[in-house]
Amino acid sequence: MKPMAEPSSETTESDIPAHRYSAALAGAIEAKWQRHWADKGTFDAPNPKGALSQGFDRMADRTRFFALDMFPYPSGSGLHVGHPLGYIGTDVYARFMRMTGHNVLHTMGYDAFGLPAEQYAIETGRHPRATTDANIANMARQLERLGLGHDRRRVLATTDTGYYRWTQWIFLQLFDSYFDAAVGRARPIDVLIAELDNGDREPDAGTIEPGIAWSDLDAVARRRVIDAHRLAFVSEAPVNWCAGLGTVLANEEVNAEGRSERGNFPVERRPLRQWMLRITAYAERLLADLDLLDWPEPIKLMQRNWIGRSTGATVTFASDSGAPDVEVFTTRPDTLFGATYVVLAPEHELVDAWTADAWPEGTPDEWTGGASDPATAVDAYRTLAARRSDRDRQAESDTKTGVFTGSFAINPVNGDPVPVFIADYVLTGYGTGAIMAVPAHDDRDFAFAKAFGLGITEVVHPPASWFAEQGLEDGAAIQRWPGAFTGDGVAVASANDDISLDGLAVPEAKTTITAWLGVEGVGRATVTYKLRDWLFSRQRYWGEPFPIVWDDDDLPHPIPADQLPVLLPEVDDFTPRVSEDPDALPEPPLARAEDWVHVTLDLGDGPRAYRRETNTMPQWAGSCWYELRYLDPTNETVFVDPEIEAYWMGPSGPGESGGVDLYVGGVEHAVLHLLYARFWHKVLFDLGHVSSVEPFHRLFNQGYVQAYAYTDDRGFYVPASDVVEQPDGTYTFNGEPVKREYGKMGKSLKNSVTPDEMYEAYGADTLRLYEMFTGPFDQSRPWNTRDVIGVHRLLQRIWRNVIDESTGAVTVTDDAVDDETLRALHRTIVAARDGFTSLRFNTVVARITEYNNHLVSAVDAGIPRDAIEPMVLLLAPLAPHIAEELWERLGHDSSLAWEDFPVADESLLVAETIEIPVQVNGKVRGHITVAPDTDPVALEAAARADAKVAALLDGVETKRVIAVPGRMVNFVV
RNA sequence: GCCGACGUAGCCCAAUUGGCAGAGGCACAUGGUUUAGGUCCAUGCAAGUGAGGGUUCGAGUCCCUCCGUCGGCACCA
Repeated sequence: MKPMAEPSSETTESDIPAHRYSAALAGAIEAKWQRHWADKGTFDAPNPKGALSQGFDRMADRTRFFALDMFPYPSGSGLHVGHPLGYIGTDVYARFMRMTGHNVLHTMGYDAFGLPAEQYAIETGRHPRATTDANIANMARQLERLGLGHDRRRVLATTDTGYYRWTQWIFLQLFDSYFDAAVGRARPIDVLIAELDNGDREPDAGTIEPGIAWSDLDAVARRRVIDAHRLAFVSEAPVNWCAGLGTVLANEEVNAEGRSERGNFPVERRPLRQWMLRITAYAERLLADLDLLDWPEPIKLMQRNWIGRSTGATVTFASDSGAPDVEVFTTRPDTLFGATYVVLAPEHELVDAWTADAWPEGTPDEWTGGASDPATAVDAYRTLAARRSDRDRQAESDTKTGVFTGSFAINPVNGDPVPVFIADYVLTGYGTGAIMAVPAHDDRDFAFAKAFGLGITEVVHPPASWFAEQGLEDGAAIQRWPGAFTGDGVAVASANDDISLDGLAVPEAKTTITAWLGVEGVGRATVTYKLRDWLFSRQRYWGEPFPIVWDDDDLPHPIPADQLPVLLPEVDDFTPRVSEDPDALPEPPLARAEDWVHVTLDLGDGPRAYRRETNTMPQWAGSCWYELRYLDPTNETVFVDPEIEAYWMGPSGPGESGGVDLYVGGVEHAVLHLLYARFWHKVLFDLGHVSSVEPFHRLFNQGYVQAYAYTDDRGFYVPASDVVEQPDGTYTFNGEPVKREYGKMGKSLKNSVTPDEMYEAYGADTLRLYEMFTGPFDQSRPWNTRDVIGVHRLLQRIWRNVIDESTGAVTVTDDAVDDETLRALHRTIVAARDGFTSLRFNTVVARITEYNNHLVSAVDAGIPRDAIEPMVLLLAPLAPHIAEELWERLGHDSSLAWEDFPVADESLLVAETIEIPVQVNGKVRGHITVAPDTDPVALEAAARADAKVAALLDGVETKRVIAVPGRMVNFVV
């Protein structure tokens, strides 16, 4: 390839040297090399086999490296300069890894299903696919202009039929398997059926009516039992139903006021039949395997909190009037003697059974909700609770509400009858949906007991310090406690004829009472999780259709794998059905595609009529496995060839998780995406489809680019680019003072800066370098357009060290490199390797700048080739276009992307002499110049020989001398 | 309320992981180049590390308390 044509210098700016590294020149260089990389497939990563395997034999001595970015949603507004920060960092690292002997896989995709495209379609009538494809094209253009070293053969979008075919296939894997608790992993559903038929096992509790045997069931009933075991199953679940939008919303689409983010319509809780994925079965493994991962601790902590494992006991409370036993979950079984009432969630299945016919004698008025009988009170309360969203409940969490059922339960440790309430501070989805209330030792129970005048019994005695903090004298009576005591103390008043906890500390009391409950058959140790099953249905158009049809018995059937994908049908109207009837069920847009919904299929027992499932999958589905498809994107037979998966993601050794070598993205996906993807991956692992236990071995959270925004005196945002800073530190817009705030970059804040503006003004290499330079990769930093010029100047100076600005001639010499420069170079190589390896790219830029400044000041005419070529290689991962151009002009005929990264010569890193400080009592009092390896004895002698130090030490006793070779000497006097 | 991260020149950030607080950039100042301008060149300028206490010969770094900024969770029994 020849050097590119130089830009014309016949402009009015005739005095600017024709070959200066300007935005125009940068743009021409960048276009040239982007074309070169694309034409040559420079960043194609060879697979060990299959369609993308050409060139793999040359990778024999290389280690695989899989770098992954959290792929973007292709939004209509395009990118601002904050978006690519992570992509640039990953690219820099990937390029560095390629230059250090790795076979690097790095590509990009688009998470392209989702609500915005659908909403836009509703507003404009344009098909979501049209807008999505246009948005992807625009975003691809913006990203390509950055010079990211992606393997373009692997680029995909979740909306590609060739992709969502496999998303549907994975759903069917979930549908066709169950979690075998005995072995702790998923197995094919056929195994379960065989075991049930053979009588080798019983159906799981809750999947079959108590007292009914498998062998008693007919075929349809058996199918229902089987279906209840599947990892993908249908369940009646309360959802955020938004009548105004005609759809169910995800929690994050509901604002704090319980209204929809889009449209501001009211949202209410409503039970709906929904597809669920049994992620809760994996709670323990999702928790335990975090230990295998190289992830930031805060992210692991957030996942642990989200999974929310807690240990405690299930305790059985019998009724005093014949209602079925109710089980409660508690983490404090040690306080059982202090349980003075029981609360069921309003949705608890036993509420009706526990609701008495009439109020018992002496029921306080405030327990009845003003109703004449318990059934009326309970019904009214349940209706009220059902309408309240979770957010409503939380917002009023300090005011406890509830009603008495009219029934009493028997406390199993002391036989006391305790009143049974329903209250929405008890949640149906956690534990057993029922609690024993110990107001003395639980804040929520305390508040409820105070509101309803219930008994409060002290069973853990607080330490004196607690009483002091409450402003009470030691041992004050419980009636005067301002709140519950939830800390560690000694059990009191906790004995019956059989067992006594009195005098035991909390942990011992827990184990003692739990053991006793087990012996008595009224309780057992239990582990519960906050994690809920994953609600997987959306009443939307722009998502993956479920590969499921329903038969006349209302049983779901999978579409055979060879008939996938189930394509989205064309519909005329994406508008949700808005119903006046508050109890109307939602109608998904797909339900209106009548021809599509009603099909005749042969699923193995001859052609039959079926109805298609009309919900679609949530946006999370496509991002649960895209890293796997990158590996083998063209495979039509399997979602990823096992050998290819093992090559790129397989564990590196025993006890290793395997998975992506570096996954870069924002903390906002700390929980949901990362948890869902881990779950899918583990299912695929259990079923033998992948060799890695975890999808993402190393996770790195890049910081955000933030920006200042300014508001005028009316509170309106003004364009940030036109705000002027005044000498006194205040800011003005059109001469009027404005207020500065700091936060995200975005259109509505009028502080967006686009990559396109930066390409225009400086070029892509400058933008890349600036984003990498402004701070450590994992730290957020403000955008300051004003500062960009600094790194642009750096590139200009580097350019000028190789190229004559006026003639364009290469000016390097073949002279030997002087010793000082050589040492500086090798120190820079060490620093660059270290900075790249640790993802502290800002320090690499600083050290390259330092070295280049040295070259500028140390050399008058022509810099030795051997001083400049290694620096071009150091720069290459950060600013690849200018580096390639300089590399070529320096006489190399192939891309430096595959060159070896420079290695420092150790012998040049050791200085002949160093200057170290001499301290007296920790204060620097002088300096001595010594050889780096001078031993402590010689160091002390040299220090004492220093005139200033000697003067300070004269006549005083030195108590101690600390001499650290290569560091410092300290005299303690 | 609970959990977590972060506070170093006017601004963005370094600091061999407990060893001389300053590498790099912006801004600023002076000079040069230029008819002029600055996306040009050169030289120069700056804080004692949010506050207080502790450990240590020695603390930006480790520990405690407080303050501030940002993020996550929030009736999970």
